[in-house]
Amino acid sequence: MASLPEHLMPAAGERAPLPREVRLAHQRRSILDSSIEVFAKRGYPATTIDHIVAAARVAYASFYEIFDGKQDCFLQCYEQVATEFWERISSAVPPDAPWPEQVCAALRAALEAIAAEPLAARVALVEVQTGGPEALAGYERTHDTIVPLLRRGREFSPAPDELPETLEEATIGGVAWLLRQRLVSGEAGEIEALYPELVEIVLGPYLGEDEAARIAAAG
Amino acid sequence: MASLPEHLMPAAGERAPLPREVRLAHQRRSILDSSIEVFAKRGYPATTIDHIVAAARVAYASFYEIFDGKQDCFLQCYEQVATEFWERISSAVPPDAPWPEQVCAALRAALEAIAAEPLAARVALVEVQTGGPEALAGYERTHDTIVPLLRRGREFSPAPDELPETLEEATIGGVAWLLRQRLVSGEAGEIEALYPELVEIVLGPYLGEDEAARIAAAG
Amino acid sequence: MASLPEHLMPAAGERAPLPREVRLAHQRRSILDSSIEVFAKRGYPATTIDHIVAAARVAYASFYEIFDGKQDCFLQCYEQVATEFWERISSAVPPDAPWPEQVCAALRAALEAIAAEPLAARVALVEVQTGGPEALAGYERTHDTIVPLLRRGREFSPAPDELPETLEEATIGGVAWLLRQRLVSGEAGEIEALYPELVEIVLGPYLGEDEAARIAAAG
Amino acid sequence: MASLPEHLMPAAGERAPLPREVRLAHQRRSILDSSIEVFAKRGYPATTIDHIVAAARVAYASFYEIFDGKQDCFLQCYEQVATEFWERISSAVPPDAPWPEQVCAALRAALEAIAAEPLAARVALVEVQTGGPEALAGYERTHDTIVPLLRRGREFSPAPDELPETLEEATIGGVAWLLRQRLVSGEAGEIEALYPELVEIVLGPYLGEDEAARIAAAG
DNA sequence: AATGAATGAGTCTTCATTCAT
DNA sequence: GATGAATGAAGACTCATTCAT
Repeated sequence: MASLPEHLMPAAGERAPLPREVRLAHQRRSILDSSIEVFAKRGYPATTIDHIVAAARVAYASFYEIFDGKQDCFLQCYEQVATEFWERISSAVPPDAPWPEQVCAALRAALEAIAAEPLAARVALVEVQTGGPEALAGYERTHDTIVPLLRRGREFSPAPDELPETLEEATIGGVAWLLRQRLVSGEAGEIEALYPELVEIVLGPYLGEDEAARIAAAG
Repeated sequence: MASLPEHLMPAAGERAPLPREVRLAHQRRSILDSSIEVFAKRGYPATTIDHIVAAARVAYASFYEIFDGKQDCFLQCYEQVATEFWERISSAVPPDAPWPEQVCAALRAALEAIAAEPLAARVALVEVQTGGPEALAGYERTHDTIVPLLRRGREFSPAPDELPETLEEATIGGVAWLLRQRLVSGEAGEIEALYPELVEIVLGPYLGEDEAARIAAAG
Repeated sequence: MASLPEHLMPAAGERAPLPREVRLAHQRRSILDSSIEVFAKRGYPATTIDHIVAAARVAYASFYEIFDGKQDCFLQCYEQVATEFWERISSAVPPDAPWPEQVCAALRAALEAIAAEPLAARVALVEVQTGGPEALAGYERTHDTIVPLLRRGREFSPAPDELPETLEEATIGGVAWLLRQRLVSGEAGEIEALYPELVEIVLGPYLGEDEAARIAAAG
Repeated sequence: MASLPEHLMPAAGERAPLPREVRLAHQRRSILDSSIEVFAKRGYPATTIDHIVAAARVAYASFYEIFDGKQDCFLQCYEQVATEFWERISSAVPPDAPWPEQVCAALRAALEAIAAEPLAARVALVEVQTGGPEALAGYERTHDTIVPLLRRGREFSPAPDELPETLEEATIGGVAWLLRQRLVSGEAGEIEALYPELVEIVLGPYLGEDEAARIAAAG
């Protein structure tokens, strides 16, 4: 058996990670990718382990070696999608830009991500509602992570104290609802058209409707 | 089949309603009332027909005579709760009052209704998410019914055209999310405290945050 | 429909027990009877619920309505067999006869019962060993019940204090082993021939081998 | 296949054993030792091949190269333990001593062996009951091996013909039961205290209770 | 017309065994 | 020769629905 050309061989000390770990991680990703699709297409309740292992082309035992069961698999799907989207959006936000610009960038990136991966988005926004209390808890954690980021907008408000305490929660809930609707009704393709709407909805309470509308139009 | 002796027959004008129809309607209500409680406490997926017929103290056949199955029963539960809440709220809204007052009255009535019947509210706001696509469709229809009522607020806005097209959808989604959270986390008792928040959130975009805050504080 | 002749009708106050209870009790017995046969023929580990419900001609749900699972069913089989044998043997023992005669009667009755129902005996003596720790605990309880009865023989011993403390345990274990052997090797038919042997083995330590042999021969 | 250079070849008479055989024999012992522990701790039914290969740190293929499956492995465990105990006991028995002394020595050695290796003892006395018919057959063969040794005690009986034919079987069954009980209830540590009891139980029928008690007390 | 017992298909999960690397 | 991943058959258990009484 021919060995690799020397410059492609792993450098000494860069020893290969334990193959078992690698395989499991690889397989895990592979099953998650299939599962996301299956969950998105069939819905969480209608999905069976059969569907998952068939789609992932793995044996039952392999599935249960990695996941505790359907629920666990779904939770990991959610975490995977949430993390992926989060990173995608984070890296699109210019860290030193003023807050309104950051919001715009984040919204645009989010819409692009959803349009690019509507199935994953469906898991994160639609099916997560049916994935049981734990999935819902994960979903809430995601909301909670966004609240303080949005709250920074209060600095721009002429009267921050007049803003309702739960404004950010409500805003996130409202935006999520709009996105969900579009995903459920299969209008994922047109979802990017929501961009100016969302900018106005998110910025409006802080900057005033006028300013928000101007920024939305500019974007 | 022998008819009843004449002196036992219902007097004319007092005519017996079609017994079958009456019985079914009566039983339907009874089962719905029990089911709402069961669905609220166990969650839609964990509820079985056994649970329902046991709680309603009816026979399986009676259940299937009235409902097509679990899903159908849940849909009718949702419709029942939605209608009841809707009527309760409608009757609390003074028809000739100015729109902002109507909104306040509606919100107050809604919060009261939720506090009074947290189980029913849970069906309408939480479990409906897990009741399958048809339940969700019903939920969306409810949203769609509220949209035009809210939209009337645009008359009060200094620049109605600057408001985003989907503002009302987002507002309803946001408010619904807030309510859901409180119901899920078992804070149903404190839900009426949300009143000023909700007034601000709903009226803010139309009347401006100042005016909204003033009205909220007044209520 | 003709009613029963009056003298056969249940007296008032002697109201029929709840039919549900009756049905379950009846079904339970029916399933137990089938299960005993299945367990005896296939052995506990090789028996599946399928085998049981097929043999009992009941549905899965009926089985699980009555039993918690295979283990529970087996335990109840054991209890049933043990009780039945116990009653059979008890009723064969003359309560006022001297102890050695009682032992003889009990042994004879036990052998007759085993010969009459070798399958049940197999459950009680053979399969119980493989039915898990709880089954074994039940088996031990049966042993413990017999110990004090046997211990009464010490009154007849010339030197009761010289007898080893665990003599009775050992005797019961030894007799059980002999019976098990015959059952396992399919010599259940010839099992009654063990009678004089067992009498000698049980009575020997208390009455002396001579006397024991004489009584055994007399029986 | 090239042979080794002459100076590396094993000297004549010192011939290298077939390497394959050696490896297999070695591995076999290693797996057996691990398995005995696993079977003892988990019980036969709850033990899986996974447990065995994990404990033995061998590959599945290696396991199946040596054993036909779980049952076969268990049988060989039993044989191994039985042989080991047998040899241990045999070597403790003075070949020229009178029979009662030999019995005492054997009993003492057996109890010591059990106390020293309670896990192995558990396989031989407890788990063997749940290892299927073949395991039980092996267990019976062990009993049958002991019977004639015990039978020699009849020479010491004043009336050998009065002793029941199956006395030895019953005695062995009784002693085995006592030992099993102590092992199952985790009293393996106190098992050596059974010594005088067992001496009396075994010798009593042949030498009379008096003499047996005296010998037991002397030991 | 009401009851609730019976059905049996479908799901999750486990494990002994094989086989590709 | 060794490894351990993949297979897939089989079992326990649940539950929506039907049907006999």
